[in-house]
Amino acid sequence: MSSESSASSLDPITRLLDITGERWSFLILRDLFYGVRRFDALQKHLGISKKVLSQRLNSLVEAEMLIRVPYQERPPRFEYQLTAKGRDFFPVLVAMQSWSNRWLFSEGEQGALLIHSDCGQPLDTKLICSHCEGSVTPARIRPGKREQ
Amino acid sequence: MSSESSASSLDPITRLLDITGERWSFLILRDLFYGVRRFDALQKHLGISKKVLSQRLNSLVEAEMLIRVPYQERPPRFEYQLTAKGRDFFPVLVAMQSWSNRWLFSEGEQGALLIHSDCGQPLDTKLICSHCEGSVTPARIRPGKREQ
DNA sequence: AAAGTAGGTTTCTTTTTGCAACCTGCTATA
DNA sequence: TATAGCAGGTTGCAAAAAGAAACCTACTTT
Repeated sequence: MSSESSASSLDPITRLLDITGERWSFLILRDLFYGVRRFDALQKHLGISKKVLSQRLNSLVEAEMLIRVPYQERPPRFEYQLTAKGRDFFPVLVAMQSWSNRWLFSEGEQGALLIHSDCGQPLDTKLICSHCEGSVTPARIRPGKREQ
Repeated sequence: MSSESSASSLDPITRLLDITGERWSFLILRDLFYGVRRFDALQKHLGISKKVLSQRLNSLVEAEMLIRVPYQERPPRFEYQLTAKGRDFFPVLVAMQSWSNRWLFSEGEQGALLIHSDCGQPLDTKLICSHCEGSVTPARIRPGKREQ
């Protein structure tokens, strides 16, 4: 149904949202990072309807974020694994989680679920330029217009 | 309408998506970072219906991501500005854009709209731990369970 | 033979969208 | 003074998407 994933828009964020733009897609990807890989487990953990879960998984597979892999043959059973493309989505989810922990939780409540193993601290992140390692803030960014 | 924004879920990403989980919210925030601030301009630039734009702006204002500020008095006209909370959302959008540029555009097509002023390169980012500055990848993260 | 399990699909009802038309307060024009 | 125009919305209605629940399939266990 959802029409061939239009490579139409030239805006990167629009194009991303064509793939993961539905709320559930983010949560499915998050669960996969947490290690939840099976249909049944995802459905129970997320509280999503089977229909929508099925649709989202299929579209994520179509988008090559996930692959459907058999984990046993008799009876045939499958799990969903992240592809390289899917794994590289991790920073987006982490950036979301960092922002959320900073702004949406009161002290004493912190929903910090992740620990950075290198330093043992609850995960809080910042973004740096992969070319110069400098910090990336709105003020240090300018549009790189095409022609219009 | 949309029921009091439940501070219900303990999961940070769920909580974030309660605020910005609708596709349009991301695009509105992106446009605000690009400097598009007025109802009319947003509506035309995004191609969104006025009703939905109005709903999304109101909920973003309610969530304190935006404030509605008069820019002239006669006739009364308003624009939407990012709050500190809203501006801090920037890394999420940038992480999205970086991922999209890496995976969703072919060579020769690159939709890179942003330049990092410090080094003059098209924006590509990576995430580091704000405590130890080490890189953050799924393998270096472990769950920091609460009790359950 | 009956029940259970994983992984879905189908059907139906309720919510959300998106489009178009309308409203308001004010300004500029004829 | 009337008329049109513009920014910033709201209202009403039809179409699309989501959610709940029942059903299906292929095996396994009791």
